[in-house]
Amino acid sequence: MDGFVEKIKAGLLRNEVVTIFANCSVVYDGRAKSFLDKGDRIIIIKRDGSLLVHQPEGNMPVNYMKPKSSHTLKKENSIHLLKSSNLVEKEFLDVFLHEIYHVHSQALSDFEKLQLSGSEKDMSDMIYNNPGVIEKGFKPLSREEHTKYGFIDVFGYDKNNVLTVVECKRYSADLSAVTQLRRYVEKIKSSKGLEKVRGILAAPRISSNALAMLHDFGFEFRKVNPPNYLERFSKKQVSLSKYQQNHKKTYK
Amino acid sequence: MDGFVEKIKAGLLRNEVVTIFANCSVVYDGRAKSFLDKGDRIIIIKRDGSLLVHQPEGNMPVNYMKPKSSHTLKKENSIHLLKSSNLVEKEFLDVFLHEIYHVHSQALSDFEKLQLSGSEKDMSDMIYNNPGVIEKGFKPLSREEHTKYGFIDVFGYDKNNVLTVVECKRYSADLSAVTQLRRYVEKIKSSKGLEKVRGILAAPRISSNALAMLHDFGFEFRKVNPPNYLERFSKKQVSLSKYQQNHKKTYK
DNA sequence: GGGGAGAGATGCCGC
DNA sequence: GCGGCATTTCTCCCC
Repeated sequence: MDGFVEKIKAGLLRNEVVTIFANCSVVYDGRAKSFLDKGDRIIIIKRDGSLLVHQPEGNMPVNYMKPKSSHTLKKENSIHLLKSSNLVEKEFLDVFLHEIYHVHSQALSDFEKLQLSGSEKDMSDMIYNNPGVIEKGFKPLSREEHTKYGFIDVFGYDKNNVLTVVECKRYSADLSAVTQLRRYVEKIKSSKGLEKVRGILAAPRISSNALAMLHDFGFEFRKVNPPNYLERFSKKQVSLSKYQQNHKKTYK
Repeated sequence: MDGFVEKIKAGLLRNEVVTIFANCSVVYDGRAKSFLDKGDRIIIIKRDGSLLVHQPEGNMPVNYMKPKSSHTLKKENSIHLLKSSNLVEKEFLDVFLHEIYHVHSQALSDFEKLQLSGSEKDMSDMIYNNPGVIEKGFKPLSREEHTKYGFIDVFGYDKNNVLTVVECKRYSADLSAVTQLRRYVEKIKSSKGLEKVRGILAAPRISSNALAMLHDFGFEFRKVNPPNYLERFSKKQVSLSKYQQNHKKTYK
């Protein structure tokens, strides 16, 4: 037990990444408060000060501290206590280490960033390049003008030169997507003093309630899929090197 | 290397929690696509099938697979490849293990659930019990009636018997909180055929734009803090056992 | 640092 | 399963 504790202390001192398998209980106090009773968990402390407590099941950490937290180990009433605090964020976490099963600490070297495709941004880019997916004769305005009016995904003129706001959702559009579109349309109407501005919601699908509300406001829905969505199912899987090649071409 | 691979395989077979320190690259294909070039990372595979890839810095996993994924190890072109797939979600992740530094696998036992206080639910509960924080003479309706009209946090009658909708936010209220409140007020108005329904946004603070829009719609803001918020700063820190006692009283 | 909006959001609860 | 919504949301970008 004490050997493990020394190993953790040494890892923290050397600013390595530390993983701990332990039976512990956890108290958190910050934006909210929480308590987690005794159980076996994995604790990860990263070199930027972030800390994660993971239960043996579940995607998300059960408790965590943000980067730039500091961590100290002390013994309190014969219990080893890992105290974590972030004074800037006013957040505190105490891990009571009732039993330590395993500790590994190591310096890790990683300079890579994730390259991702298929986001909503890619979707609005696709619409700019293929305005026909919205409707025939739709002419998007340039990106520079677009930014003047705020965070609107795509906007432009329809074939009758009516100003049109397009809001994209990469997944199913919901009520809040409709009210978001409504906000943009009202903003454009008042800022440009226009009577008629069209609102279009572009998404692969829309909930029935959202569709009803959309129609109430006189807006329209366009079924549009985000680009590269589940491409694996539409063509043969590429090898790693090919994937890298393709990807770097896309993300130069 | 091969010894580590056998250790991973054995851990997966025994349905333990497996942690791997390795130099790897990662390809993801599912709702979106991603690629992460070579670097040192920690990989965690949990017994429910969830998988996390953590870089040495940052709060969030750089790649992940949801619970109920399955994982296999194979050798492809002399590279050890951890293949992870979730056929139901149509998601796929490949981890190319270029070098393995450390593997630990262990059965973990944890039956506890996080007990949390200070959520928005606690905030609306607090308002139900202390309606005076909204205003003098505010009378919340019973929880049963409330559910009939959907997901409204709190609603009731003001001292003049005008129906009032209260939307709570545990942190700073933004534009979408205002449009959410607007949606509820309009819903109640039309479903009950009422001319006047009041809308109140209760939060510790509100952004300036949100406040402007709130006033445009004739709604009001009430500064309300979520209960127990940063209680550590208002009273002496309690011991672990005391914390448990207090907490179990609250969350029996 | 605040504000606004997306996220491979996730997770919870309801129907 | 979908729908609606909170989250110790987190993260990014822009002002």
